[in-house]
Amino acid sequence: MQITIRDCDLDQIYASGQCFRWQPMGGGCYGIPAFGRYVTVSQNGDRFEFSCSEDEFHDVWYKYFDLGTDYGKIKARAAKRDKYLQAAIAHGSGLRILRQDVWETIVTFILSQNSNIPRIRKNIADLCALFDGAFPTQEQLKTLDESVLRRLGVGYRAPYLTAAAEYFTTETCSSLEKASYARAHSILCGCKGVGVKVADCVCLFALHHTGAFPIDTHVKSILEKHYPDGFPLYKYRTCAGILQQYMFFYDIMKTTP
DNA sequence: ACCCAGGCCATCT
DNA sequence: AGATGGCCTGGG
Repeated sequence: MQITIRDCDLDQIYASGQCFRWQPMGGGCYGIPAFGRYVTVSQNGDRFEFSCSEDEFHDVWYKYFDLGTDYGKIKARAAKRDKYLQAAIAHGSGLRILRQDVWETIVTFILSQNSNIPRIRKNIADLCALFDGAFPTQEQLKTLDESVLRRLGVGYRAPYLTAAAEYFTTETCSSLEKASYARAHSILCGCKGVGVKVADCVCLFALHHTGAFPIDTHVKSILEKHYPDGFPLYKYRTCAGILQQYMFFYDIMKTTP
């Protein structure tokens, strides 16, 4: 089915370090697995073609791509005199914050620590390859011995994955989805291997708490350089995480073009 | 060779 | 509370 979507650029979302399982198929086309489904999406300007029925589009992908949110309005909330933020938004004008599966996002961002985007993609792909290409459930991950995980090249993160598989039962994941941002963040940090930053990434990229503002090495240096008096979070209580994504994407584009 | 990459934990003061 | 070192691994 075809549809028009504004403020959406698949290439930018793919490169923005929030999802790591999209398969680039060339020509702005991607194979996208999520929630046990798989769809291919092609883009031509603001026209998109989804390889699925209208029903599946509305049941799964509309929410996944956060199509109920007007990103034009969010961009307009950024201070006009904030030249850095304006430049970052102009650069990543097609970014959106996906609503991804909580469990997958937890595993993904545990693996992301002290790593880089290509390596995270490889780690996830190798992990899924053990399960016929599907993302392992908590129960499946639990069965993997630490030595097997280490053979995937995840290093010291291996025991963190096992801890997460024990801690994040389906019940815990479902309570995360109902919890407030503060409560969800606190539950997440209760798991060994999940710290403040990873918890914020899960809150933002899965639970869609758009006020969550993950501070990694890139954002930290951005803040030091462009916001010596601190980023005005008080102005952006409900959209700071989205603005963070524009800034992060602007920054990694400059270092890895 | 060396350092760093979207950190976190344990172990100190 | 805050600071520091160690940790797996791959790439520049």
